[in-house]
Amino acid sequence: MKKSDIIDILSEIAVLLELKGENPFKSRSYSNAARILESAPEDLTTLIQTEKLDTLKGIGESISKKIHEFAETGELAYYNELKSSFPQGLLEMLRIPNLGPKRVKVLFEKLGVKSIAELEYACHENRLLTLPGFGVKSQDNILKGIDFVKKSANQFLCSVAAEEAEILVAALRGSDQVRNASIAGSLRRRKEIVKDIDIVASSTSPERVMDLFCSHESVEEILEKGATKSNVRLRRGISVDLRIVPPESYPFLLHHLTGSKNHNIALRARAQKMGLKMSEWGLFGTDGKSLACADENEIFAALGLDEIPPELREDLGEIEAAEKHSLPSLLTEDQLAGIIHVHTAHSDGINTVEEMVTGAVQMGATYIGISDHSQSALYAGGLKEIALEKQWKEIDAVQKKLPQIRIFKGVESDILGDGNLDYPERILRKFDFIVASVHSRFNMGEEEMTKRVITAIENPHTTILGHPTGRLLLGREPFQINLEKILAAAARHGVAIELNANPQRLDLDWRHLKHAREMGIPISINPDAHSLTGLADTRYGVGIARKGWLTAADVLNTRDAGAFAAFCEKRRRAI
DNA sequence: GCCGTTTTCGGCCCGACTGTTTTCAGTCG
Repeated sequence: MKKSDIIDILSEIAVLLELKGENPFKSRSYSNAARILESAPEDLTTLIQTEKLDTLKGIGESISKKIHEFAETGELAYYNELKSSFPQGLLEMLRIPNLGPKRVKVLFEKLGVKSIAELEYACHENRLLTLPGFGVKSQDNILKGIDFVKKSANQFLCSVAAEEAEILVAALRGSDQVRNASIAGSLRRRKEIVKDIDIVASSTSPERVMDLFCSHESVEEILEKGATKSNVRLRRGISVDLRIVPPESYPFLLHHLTGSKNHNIALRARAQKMGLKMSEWGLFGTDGKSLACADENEIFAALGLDEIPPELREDLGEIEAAEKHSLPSLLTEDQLAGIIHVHTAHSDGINTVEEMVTGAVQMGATYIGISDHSQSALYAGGLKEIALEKQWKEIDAVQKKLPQIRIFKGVESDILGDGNLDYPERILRKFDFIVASVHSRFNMGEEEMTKRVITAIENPHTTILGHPTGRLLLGREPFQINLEKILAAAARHGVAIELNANPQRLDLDWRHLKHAREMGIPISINPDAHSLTGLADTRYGVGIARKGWLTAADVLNTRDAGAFAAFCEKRRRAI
């Protein structure tokens, strides 16, 4: 049984309970349990066999029992029963903005509306107007919302959102009415996928700033506009919230809107126990006066905590660590020394070796690892032996011309169906390093795929396992693989695991990084660049690495060129 | 449904905005 299946079921139960009108805290328990399970590194079988499941905070007797039932039978009676009491379409209807469980319930019970299509029809017949709490505007907004759901999946890559958000923040900072402005929300927490953009600002004349913001050229539609909060939709379809408070409240607002929701809940509960009340306006004592805090650091200090970096604020152990002064010193972009996994025009890249190496020099790298595709990768112009020799000659010439950077000759070798690498032994030994990746036969079963990749890890020529799950965010599901076994094999054989920094991949997922780190597996943050601009994707990889609690010491390419070479050599001595 | 250095029962974060309302419910983050 797959852990992701029970995670989906628990999340869905949470929604169904809301629809049913159950105690909201009960619903929260289920979504919490799903989130906690998602962040646990072990697979379902291990969690149950080692009895670790019952030690997880937030999973109690009742939910634990349900997980056991699902693991043993592949079914969950409670879920089946709950699910069958509502038409499937109701869950879809919840994707419409500003339409929540309460109103969906009314629509279902009073009008018999069971799906988005039926809802649209009911709107056109003005049937919503007869319902209590609904009026002309609600009906219009629901129609607009349906249109929005139809047009977009309502999810965006962090790179797309970051691009838009940075433009807006720069515009705000450029105004003399604005004291502070920053990205907040899940984008600041460096989530790989975001639903919207949150921006916070401080000003003494918020109305003027709101006008400036709402009239920005990237704004397509104003959905909400108040004195301290506005919500707009951009031309690219992303929704943006802007909140503005006076300067003295700014750090509280920034913290509040950075979230996550669960982090805020936990922190406010902590404040409450200390006799304080926390909101976006301040941290208030019993006398109703706010404690002055100049920045987020002072807010955490007031709560007896070390400063928690935004990336860690998921209520996944960061508050406990901050209390015990054991937060990691997170990796920063300037700590990366080398850029590994770079494609050139020899295979499917668009820039020459020299152009890519020059780009790496300009980014301040002290070494670069060129790795074009291997011979079986026909779709990507993979290199046969003759083409390799041509490429090596060219690399030698570029190396002479640019002595300030060390160039490693590598390859991104396909992992063949049987787990072998894509060249004979005599060629494999000529590479400085090898990134081994799965690029074909994605639909293997979990057992076969796991075996295939472990075979590749066992190969002493493999330096780094590339994009370990093959997922494409918002595009393609990861292939079936037992990551726990893969990580164990990597740890056993001293193979590094890639954190592919391409914003469509960000693979290995951050939820597994903390575990990999604990197992002592070096993580290599690689741009997988196919063009000069792709080199800069490392920034997204660093964001995810930080989210996964990684420090410089956990990352392979923070080491200098000599240490990187030694790592590759040590691996090969296993032959 | 979960949890406990106030508690094994009774709590569970807090506020903005909208649309429908004459004071508030629903939704969102």
